[in-house]
Amino acid sequence: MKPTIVDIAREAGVSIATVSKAIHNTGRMSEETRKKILTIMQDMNYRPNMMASALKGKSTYTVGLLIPDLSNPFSSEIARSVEDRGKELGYSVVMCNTDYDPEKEAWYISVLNQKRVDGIISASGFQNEDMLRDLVEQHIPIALITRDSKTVAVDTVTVDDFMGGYQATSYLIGLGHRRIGTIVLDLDNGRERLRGYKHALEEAGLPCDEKLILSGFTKEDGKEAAAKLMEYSEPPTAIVAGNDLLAIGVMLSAKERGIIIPDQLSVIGYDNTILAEITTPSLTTMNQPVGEMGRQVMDLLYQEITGKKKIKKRIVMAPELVIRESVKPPLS
Amino acid sequence: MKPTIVDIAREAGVSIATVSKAIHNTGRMSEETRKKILTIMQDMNYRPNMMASALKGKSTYTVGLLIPDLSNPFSSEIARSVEDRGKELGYSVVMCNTDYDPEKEAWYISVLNQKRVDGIISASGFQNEDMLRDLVEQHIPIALITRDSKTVAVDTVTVDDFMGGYQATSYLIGLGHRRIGTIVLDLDNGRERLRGYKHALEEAGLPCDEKLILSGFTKEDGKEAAAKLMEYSEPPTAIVAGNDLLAIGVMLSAKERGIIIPDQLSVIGYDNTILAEITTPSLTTMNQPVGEMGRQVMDLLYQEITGKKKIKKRIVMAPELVIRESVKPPLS
DNA sequence: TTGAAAGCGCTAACAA
DNA sequence: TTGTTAGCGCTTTCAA
Repeated sequence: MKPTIVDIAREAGVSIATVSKAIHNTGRMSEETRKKILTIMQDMNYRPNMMASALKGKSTYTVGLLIPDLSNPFSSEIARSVEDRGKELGYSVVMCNTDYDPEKEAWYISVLNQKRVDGIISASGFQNEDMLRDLVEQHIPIALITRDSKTVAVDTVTVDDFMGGYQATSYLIGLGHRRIGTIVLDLDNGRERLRGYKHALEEAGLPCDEKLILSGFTKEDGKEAAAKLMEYSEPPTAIVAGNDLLAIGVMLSAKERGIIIPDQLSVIGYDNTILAEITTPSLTTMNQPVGEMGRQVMDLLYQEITGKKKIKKRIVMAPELVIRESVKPPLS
Repeated sequence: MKPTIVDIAREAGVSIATVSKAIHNTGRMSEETRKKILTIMQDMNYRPNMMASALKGKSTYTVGLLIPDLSNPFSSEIARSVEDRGKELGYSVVMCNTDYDPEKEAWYISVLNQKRVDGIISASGFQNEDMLRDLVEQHIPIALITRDSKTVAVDTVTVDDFMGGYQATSYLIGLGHRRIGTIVLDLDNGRERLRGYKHALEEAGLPCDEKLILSGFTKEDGKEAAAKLMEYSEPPTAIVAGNDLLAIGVMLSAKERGIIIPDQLSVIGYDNTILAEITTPSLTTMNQPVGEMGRQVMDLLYQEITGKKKIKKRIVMAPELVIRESVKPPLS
């Protein structure tokens, strides 16, 4: 059996209270006693049982991370950065793939609750805002990344999606594109980016053709959408995709039709995942500073957990256009 | 404060023992009492504190997953599949990015230990086999995926790396390639695949030129290695890479030199990650059945945890060649 | 400087 | 059918 504090105390010939103090380096005791206890702990390979200390009101030093789908590169980069910062702060992170399914969300929340995690980070938002509200009302520390809530005050780290959509679109406009299609994500983020897209068109005095606005999520969606767009009598000369996978779908579809990217069609992705650098041509895309975001969201949660901060904070980061090879001015 | 079992008991006018029985649906009591208790639990939004029950010797229903780097697509697919099966069996999974760093490994093991997880799955092996041995000796349920141990008996789920290296290489030989380079992973897996590679050459009566054997891990490594290989007076006509990222590095390097893949150079990757389908040309690669492997390893661990199985098991799966566009017969 | 003891929320053996 | 009670391993207050 694993040694307990009692075993250590017995072995050291002291009381468990003294051992506890030695573990946490608190209280005062003779150097001698402390050393002796520490040595014995070492020898017996003693690890304090966190369950027990958590029971006494201490933290569990564990947080939950709700994420749409870990096998998606953007998600997994977020997970990685959150975990990295968590580790630095001494927290373990439990991963939870929600697939945007409200039932899974509810299940995970309930489990995390039973495990008395110190806090929760969600990268998948809450399909059901009531759940978020409950959590906040129960004073469970929570922070969102890449997502926001319209109705609940909560810590968030997001990227300015409006600006992202705007920048991507006006970059194309600046290059001379006049007919620009877009494939939007069916999420709040997507809607904001769409607003940015529309704003850029408007600002340039360009009409907004609703037929050029499609939606989707996966590579296949991208293929389908591109196919549709390219069959129009007046096809777009450029497409702004809601994520890199969609953009790749567009590229694949173009290839099938013998349309050359970027000469005959320009494409911009979103997220700057690892995928963007390995396509041919490589993908111009909007970067979200994932590493920094993960770090920040964990920090926010940490402050919330340790009670260092009472006011909810929203951190908004700027997206950044990463220029590669998939965009060119249109054929005049 | 969160309600405890005492609150429920008081509210229901029964003892905590009765509540406990109601929670676990054990023992016998009148339907009436049970219903009443359940309703009250519902109303007060009561969630049993897992810390407390774990302290009483119950499981924590949590396992740790040691993984090299979650931002690597192959890793994250493993993580996803393990988590999926874990969820089905009622387990949460704590993620731990080791980066193959023995210190991180040790740190995570210690933390997981303190948190009294029910078991550990490692996809990153153990740089330090002693640590594995300790774990096994302490009867901590553990299972490895994609890794194996020469000296410790432990549950494992692996893919036959020898066969993978052999298949990839003999596929190329069958197509007429005579000079085949390889970039091996600097891991046990890599060494096994290298053996397979050599065996295929030998079987075909081809010489094995040590100069054609390089090693690496990242896209950049792949680029460098390819550059080196292609500068030989007698460059290889095909390259077997240790993973998809290396293969992509090779493709990039070839592109820079104006070498056309697959016409002038064939490339085979390994892992069949999402990357393989989006390169141009798409990548022929060895598939590892990640989804099935994750499921199996979680099942093995589960059996170990629940004591349903005493004997250690190794499950070896067959890799599978996925033919895409990056391979062609050599120019005569 | 050290220790005794209460109690965190729960389970399970035993008693009523 | 229901309740009493002794811990699980630990922290912390108070006393010695």
